[in-house]
Amino acid sequence: MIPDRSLEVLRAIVQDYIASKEPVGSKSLVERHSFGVSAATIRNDMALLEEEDLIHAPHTSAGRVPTDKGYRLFVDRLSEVKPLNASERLAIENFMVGSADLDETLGRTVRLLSQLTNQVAMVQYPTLGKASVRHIELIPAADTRVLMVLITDNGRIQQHVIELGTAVDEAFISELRAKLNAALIGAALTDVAGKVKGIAAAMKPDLAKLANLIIQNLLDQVDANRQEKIILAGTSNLAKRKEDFPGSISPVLEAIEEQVVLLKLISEMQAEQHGVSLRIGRENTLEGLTNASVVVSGYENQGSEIAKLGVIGPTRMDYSSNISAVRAVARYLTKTLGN
Amino acid sequence: MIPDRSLEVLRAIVQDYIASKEPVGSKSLVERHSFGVSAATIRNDMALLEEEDLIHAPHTSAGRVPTDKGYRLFVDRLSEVKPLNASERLAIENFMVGSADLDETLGRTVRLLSQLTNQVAMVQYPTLGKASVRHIELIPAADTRVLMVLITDNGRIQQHVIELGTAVDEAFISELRAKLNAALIGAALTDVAGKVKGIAAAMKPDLAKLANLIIQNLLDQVDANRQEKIILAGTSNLAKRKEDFPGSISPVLEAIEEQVVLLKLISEMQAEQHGVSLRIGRENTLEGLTNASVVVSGYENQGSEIAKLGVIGPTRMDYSSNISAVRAVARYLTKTLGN
DNA sequence: TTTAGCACTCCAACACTCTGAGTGCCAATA
DNA sequence: TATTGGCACTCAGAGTGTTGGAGTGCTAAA
Repeated sequence: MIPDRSLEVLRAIVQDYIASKEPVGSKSLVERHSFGVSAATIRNDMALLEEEDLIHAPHTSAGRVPTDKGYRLFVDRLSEVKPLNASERLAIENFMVGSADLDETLGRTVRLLSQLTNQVAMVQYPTLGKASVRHIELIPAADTRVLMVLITDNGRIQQHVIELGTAVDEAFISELRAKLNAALIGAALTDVAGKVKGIAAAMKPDLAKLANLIIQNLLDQVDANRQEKIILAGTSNLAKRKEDFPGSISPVLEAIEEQVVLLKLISEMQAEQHGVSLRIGRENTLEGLTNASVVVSGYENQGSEIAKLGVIGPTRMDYSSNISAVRAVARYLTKTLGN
Repeated sequence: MIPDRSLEVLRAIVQDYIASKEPVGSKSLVERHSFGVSAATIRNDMALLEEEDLIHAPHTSAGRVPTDKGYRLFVDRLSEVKPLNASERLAIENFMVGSADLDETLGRTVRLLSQLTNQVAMVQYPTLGKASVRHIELIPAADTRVLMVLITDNGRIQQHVIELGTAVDEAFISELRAKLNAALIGAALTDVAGKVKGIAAAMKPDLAKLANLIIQNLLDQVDANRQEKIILAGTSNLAKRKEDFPGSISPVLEAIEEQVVLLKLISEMQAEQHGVSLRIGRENTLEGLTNASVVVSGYENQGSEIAKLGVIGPTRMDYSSNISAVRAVARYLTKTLGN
């Protein structure tokens, strides 16, 4: 395998490159780190690292730059997670106080994360996955419309307007609301479909039709846990780091504008070590993100993961800091949701 | 005043500059347009325009570029609104079909607008301004929480979770709901504060306290018509046009990320001719947008303007096309909301 | 008022050189 | 065998000249 000192050299290269944004050469390396060997020896190590495709020289007489593979080895084996400093902790504590509802909490979270990391931050709204029904409300809205509100025990509220096509009968709506709630409160979302089957059948034909319409809508709503939502913040950080993105930042901007694409990406990412999942450069199958890295962590409610959050930045990012920031914010959000 | 031919020259300069992105000189001007005079004459006209601060030479021996003032004169007096072509009309028609609720309609609208113009598009959610209450719903959500839903007759639905700090009494909630609805349905939002005054006072002291809490929340909700919402699309178009923004695009990205700032900006913009309002370059008091232009139009429901939509792009944009696109989309949205 | 002509300006592109940081290789060394 | 100093070599980038062309302002004549 690769000898220890060579790995140390890789670590030094990654750290120096992240700090200086310049390809790093053997001489400056021995100056800044105390390896106890000469530049020539370092050069031998670098030749080895290059053979392993862990570093790469932009041109013949230039210093070296880590490859995606090099970054990967770095985060997997060489980097320690940097603990947050006091001011960062304080920022987290302060940012969260006094946010009442889910929208606001997540809104604050995403801004916090982007401030902490100086990257693009994203927070996914809780999925309905393992949640259960807390309450269903039907509200006559206009002459022929009903507003349905679905509240789940993870705090998510979904609403949808249903067009009935006929005048709303308030008594009927009340009855249906009562029946739905009786059947569904406490039921897992995955069980909703089974539990509503009988409801419409037990009604008079003309009402059954309406009831079916509404129930179908409810099922759509439940089923729409795929059609999830992500909020972003700090997009302007991309432009500030545009020299870190070879080519242009617009493919990145395009990619993150497509919610569907983003959701697919983070749903594929499963927590690795430290509870954090990483995609580095070309590990992203996504076209636009081949020069970007994604750091993601799940956050929980009632003991199970309900959604994810993370940051997106250039492959040349400070992985240690970003990983710890993402992890800390995820934990903090979990804690906040617990109340 | 400025003679007619000079104005024609200005128009030609603006058009050529938008098309070519190069400073335009006297010679190429006479080649591409049939002024019937020589380049030397055009040069005299250009000298005049420069004196009036309508055009400007980046350096001594370069062509001319319109100033903000030049663009302003162009849009105010020289440009005709370009009618949409067939495919653009079709795009509008197709894009809108089958969108049921407000969220989806506005979501589609903003994407449509950004596609049509290749700029950053924005759509403001309807303000509560002239709207009136259609329905108020109170739903016990968790042990100590109540979800309040406020539905207004312009289709907007606002929801908020209220933490009561004590166990929810369902009967009390029902009573309060009934009272609120009795007092408020049909009332203009501006009158809500006045109409709820007596409600809490007529209750038993311990309940009055809770009622007050909820009512205060309702008032916040109503009052929060300042705390409005804007959705954006096509941010990546900025990066594609980054050479049009001297310096960097990040101040622009920052500016549009700040909802509050954007809302303030568009609320200041009052419709001028064609029902469209423009801010060109430094006319934007906003720091980050001095190299950008903003095109905004209001859209209506039930005969009165309820919110605005528009695009943001470089000062060197195709004003004719963008103005007509913004106008057309605003009209179409007005029409859609009418149903 | 318009025009042709002319001298002038200046950017952009290109070619060229130079320098310094960095490399690979090799023979000597511990 | 691993390490080292030395050396020749490479190359991007910064700096310098040179040139061409597009564009200008001015002037005198039509």
